[in-house]
Order: sequence, then C-alpha cells, then structure tokens
Amino acid sequence: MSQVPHFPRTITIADVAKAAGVSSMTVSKVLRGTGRIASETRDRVSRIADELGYVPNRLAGSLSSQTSSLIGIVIPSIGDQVFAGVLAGINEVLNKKGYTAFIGESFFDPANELRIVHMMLTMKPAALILTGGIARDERTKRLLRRSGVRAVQLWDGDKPDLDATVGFSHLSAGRLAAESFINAGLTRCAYIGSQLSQDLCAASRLEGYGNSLATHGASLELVTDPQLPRSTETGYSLTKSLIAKGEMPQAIHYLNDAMAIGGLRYLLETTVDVPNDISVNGFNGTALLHSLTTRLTTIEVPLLEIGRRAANAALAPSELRSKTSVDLIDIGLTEGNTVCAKRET
Amino acid sequence: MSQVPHFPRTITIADVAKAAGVSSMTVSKVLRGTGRIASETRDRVSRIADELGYVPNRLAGSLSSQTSSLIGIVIPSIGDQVFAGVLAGINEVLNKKGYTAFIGESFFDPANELRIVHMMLTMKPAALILTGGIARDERTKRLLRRSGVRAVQLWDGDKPDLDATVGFSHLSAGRLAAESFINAGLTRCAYIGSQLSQDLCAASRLEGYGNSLATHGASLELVTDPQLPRSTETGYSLTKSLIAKGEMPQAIHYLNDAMAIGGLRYLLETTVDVPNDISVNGFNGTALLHSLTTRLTTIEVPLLEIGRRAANAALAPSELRSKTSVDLIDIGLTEGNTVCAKRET
DNA sequence: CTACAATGGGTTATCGTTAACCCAAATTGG
DNA sequence: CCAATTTGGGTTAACGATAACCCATTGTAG
Repeated sequence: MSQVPHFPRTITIADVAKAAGVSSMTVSKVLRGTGRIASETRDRVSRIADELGYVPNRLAGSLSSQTSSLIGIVIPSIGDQVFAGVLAGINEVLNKKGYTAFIGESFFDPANELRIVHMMLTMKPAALILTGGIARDERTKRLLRRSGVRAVQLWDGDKPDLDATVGFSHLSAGRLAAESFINAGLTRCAYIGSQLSQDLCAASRLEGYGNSLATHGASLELVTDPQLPRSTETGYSLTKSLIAKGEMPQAIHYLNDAMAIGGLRYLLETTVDVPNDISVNGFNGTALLHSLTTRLTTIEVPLLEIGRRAANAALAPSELRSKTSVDLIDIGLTEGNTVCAKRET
Repeated sequence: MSQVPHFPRTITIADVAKAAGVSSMTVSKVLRGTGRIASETRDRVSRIADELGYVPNRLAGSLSSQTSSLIGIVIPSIGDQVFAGVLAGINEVLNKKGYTAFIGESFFDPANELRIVHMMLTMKPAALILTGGIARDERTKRLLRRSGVRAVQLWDGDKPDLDATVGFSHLSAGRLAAESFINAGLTRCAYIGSQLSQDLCAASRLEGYGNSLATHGASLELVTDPQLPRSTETGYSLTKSLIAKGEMPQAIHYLNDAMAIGGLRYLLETTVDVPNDISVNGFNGTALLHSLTTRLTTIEVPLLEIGRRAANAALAPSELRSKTSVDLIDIGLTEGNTVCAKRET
C-alpha cells in the first residue's frame, strides 16, 4: 500500500490542469508563455489559474529548470547610508528585469562573508554581488569558482576581483582629497578614521591621501582607532584627541562624512573657525550633508550608478563575459565632484 | 533508450554518498544531524562532503521538506534611514536563527506591495514582514490568507493587521509632538509634510498632532504637498512657503527629521532664531541628528528593537499563534522618546 | 537460549515544475 | 489524393533532497 502524502495540499499546477481539462505540461507552458498553445486554451487555462488563486512554486521551478531569479548581495552593513544607496541602484535594475535581491551583511568580516556566500550558494542564485575592500578569504573565492555562479565585485576598483568589478579607485579618491587641500595652500594635514585594517577601501583612500601629500611636501598626522565604529561620535572623539595633541593642523580629511560631521561638531563647539582655521573634508556625500550650514567639502560618489552597473554586470549574458571584466567608474578628479556644502553668507 | 540529462552536473548528495560508500539518505541524515548514524560513519561522510566541496541545494531541500528559511520583508524604501534601522534589527535576529531575509521595496504603492508579496510567496517563505501605513490592497490580504504563510505587520500600531503587528501608535507620537510645544507654552503651531495620502502613518501622526493642539486651544497651519519627496530639500522649500505666507508660527512639527533639518536650514539662513523665535520638532532621530549644532527636538523610535520584535513575531512557533486575534506588540512612546539634540552652550 | 529492543542504515515515494521528446489530427502543397 | 508540415498538446523522466517506513544486526534481559 502506498504511503500517505506528507503534507496538506496547496494548489498546484496539477490542480489547474485538472480543472481546465488539460495536462500539467500545458498549464506550465501557458503560464510561462512558451510552447505552441491554442489561444483559446491559453485563455481558459490562465483564467482558471487565476480563479483558483494559483501561485507558482519557484522552488520547484528553479530546481527543474536549473535557473533562478535570485541575486545575492553582500554588503558591509545595511545601516551604512553609502551601501543603502548602492543597494537602491541595484534593486532598481534587478526588479525591472524580474530578479530578486537577497542581502547579507558582512560587517567587514571575511568569515562572515564566507558564511554568507555559502548560504547564498545553497539557494542557487543567478549571480552574486560582493563588496570589495575586505580581506576576502581564499575559501570564499574557491567556493565561488567551483559553484560556477557569476560573481561581481562592488566598490573597490583598485583591486579587481571575481568575474567582474564595478567601482572606482579609492586611491584616486584619497589623492583628490589631498589635492583639494594642497590647492588651497594647506600643508599641515591630518587624517581621522577607524577600522582601517578591516575596510581596505578606506585604507586605500588614506594611502592615496598620504602619497599625494608627501609628493607635495605636506605633512600628515594620523589619528585612527582599530575598533571604534565609523560613526559621528567617533569623529567627534578622535577630533578631540587630535586637537588635544597640541599643534593644530590646517586641514583634516575624514574616513567618511559621518565622521567628518562629528569632527565638525567638535571643532565648532570649541569655536574653531571652519574653514578659516581648519579645512575639513569627508567622503561620500549624503543627502543630509547638504543641509549643514557649515563648510564641509566631500567627494561625491555616484552610488546609484554604481549599483545599477553592478546589477547589469551581474546579469550580463554569458556570451559577453570575459574572464574578468572591470568597469571602473570614474568619480572624476575634478573640483566638480568635491562638493562644498556651505551656507551662502 | 533513456533521454539524456539536461544539464552539466554539480556535486550532489548522491556523489557524496557514492564516495562514502553509503546511501544518499545516510548522507542527508549526517548533514542535517538527524537520524541514528554511527559516529564513525558520521565523521567519514562529513569529511568527504567537505573534500568534495559539497554545497547543499536548498531549493531541493525546501521543496521536499516543505519548510524554508526565507523571510520576505517589504518596506517602503531601503534608502530611508528609518527602515534601514528596522531592517538591521530584523536581520540581527534572523541571522542568529539561521534565516535569511529578502527584501522588496513598495515605495508606498499598494500595487507594488501586491506584486512583491506574490513574488515572495512563490519562494515559499517561512514568513513575511510587511510595513503598515499603506492602503493595503484587499487582494494582498487574500493572497496571504490563502497561502497560509505567517505575516507580520510592522510600524503601524494604530491599525493592527495580518497575523501579528509590531509597532507603536503614530497617533500618540503626533500628540507627543504637540505636547512638547504646548508644554513650552507655544500655541501658534504649524505642520510641514508631504505624500500624506500615501504614508498613512505620517497621516496618523498629523492627526494626533492636530487633535492634541485643538484640545489645548492651539492653532495649526498646514503646509503639505502630495507629490514632493519626503526629503531635506522639500523641508527647505515648504518652510520657505510657510514663512512667505506672512504670519510666523511659534512652532513647526515636521513629518520626519530629514524634512526638519531642511526646514532648520532655511530658518537659520533667514536668521530666524531657533528655538527662540520658532521651535522645531521632527520625527525619528538619526545618528547624524546628534551632530547638529542647533536645537532640533525629535521623537526617537527604537528602530532596532522594533525590528527584533518583528523578526521574533515572524518566527513565533505555530503553537503560540492565536487563530484570529492580532498579536499587537506596542512599542510605547513616552516623553522619554522626545529627544532634544542641542549643543551645550 | 530465546524474545525483544536498540543500533545503524537502506528503500521508496514524493515535493511541484520543467526539459526533452513524442504524436495524433488538421492543414498544406504539388 | 498522398506526403510533408504545422498545430496543439501529451508522456516521461528528471531536478536534488527529505519523510515515512522498513529491515538486518547486534546486544540484552529473563
């Protein structure tokens, strides 16, 4: 005697088929718009599917067809405005093409990234998008290579990796920051940041910043912390430390805008005149930034555009795929991208 | 003659079984830690699975077991800091318990929500989390009901819906905003917001604000726009309109902090003294807010906590689930949530 | 020494859908 | 009027894993 079915039933393609008096294959074809089906049959089947409230089971569909519409995305943190911006760009393209994103947060930890990638691969995604600037575990790469799933690296344009890379040069961004100071005639410069051993992109920016300063004979004073979060509060406290050390710099470049804003706050509280006493400069403009009533210069990165291109790179048809393509987005080494959010006085 | 296999092979449980000299059932049991397996066999099988780089196919697993570890989440927008905060809380709990979130953006459009929910249901999620404050399509509810998938509503505690609701009263939040003005003796009040017909939660807050003002005999002047984005820029321009109308209010309540900051900027530019000439008050503190050097009061909502509780509500075991009654977890807001981010002068 | 349970693992049938292939009836062409 | 197509759909066998059930061995108690 046959074993009993395990579970209560939901409406399947077979139910629709029975109700329409056709085979399930016909229903499948109708629902996907493939195969040769009489338009009369087509109409009837889709009407019945609708009436029955049929919802396809994509687990089964993907298992059978070996294709999926899932794109896995790994970013350092959802809470980071920067990556939220990129995400919005990715989602825009993905949704338009019928794909669905699922997101993992690595918090800059390679072990997390490995775990997330493994988990994502179990879902047989159509592609993965990983954020660069992380000391990627060799096992993560091997896992990706073996899986055959297309993987795109985001953000870090200096060290292209995986099947395609969409990003920009953080080295150049750092140089850009330095040049904005140099051009203003400032030579005693400082840098404030944290968690540089984890966020390799930030480290690259610092490198570019330092190199450029050195080239122009400017000095650089570093205030960093390995642990503290890359937040406004940290910007505040590290700036405090910097100033407490005595000699006031003429200019400070921050790891990101959040920290820069915290720093600005400290400086203004202690009645340092920005930008007359000290020039301040961050990275990655956020919308809120534009509302500040003080002079904060930043380097604006086209987040949405990076997201869009990354999504397109992930979906690139296999014919167009070279071994490792690099789409380096130019953030432009021009003053146009250094935005000064100041109030007109 | 047999038909050829459709696709190139990947490593399956059967390959591991063959290599280990056992049946695939044994491998399955070992990998999931179920069933009675000799520890020797267990070790050998897991070693071989590892050596072969076996990655489970959860599509197949879920299809067979009729269980999944996917949780679908629908929020208005990833870019909105507020929902990013909630998302972080959700993800924290979900990841700890081995679940994976996939996210859809509704942009406050009920049709989008319907489309996204349908798409998500095709993936047989373990549960869904939807954001309230949207004019939810009746078809969305029916779809959810029929699917049997547990659905949790987030954010809107005033109108509990679905199987459980985690949120707070926006009506109360609005009253809270009013009271902070009333308590300060301010009676000529204004409100600035936009897209109120879409974001029903914001509308509730305005309602609570208006009611409370009326109760206390204070006046209310509305400046809203149906279309403009709920952004800093809009806050700026609508504040401009308000002031241009002539009579200066004593206090302005904004739809959210982003708009409030824009408003603040305009006021400060036109040398209005905040808070001496006009008091300003927003909603939903962001980290950046604390760095402002001007007096902006806001109502702080425990975003992470809401996220965590929503995730827990979504994963609640079915035994604990009541059939009909909506399980309302009310995150009460008190005066304690009214935070004034000012600099100590 | 025999009944009986615990141990360790295998068999079979699904889960819901689709790929690949097949085939009757209707249509067409020459 | 018959062969070659086209039309419209059906059959079968996967996809990869797990639920439910079964069955040898071995140990063990009476």
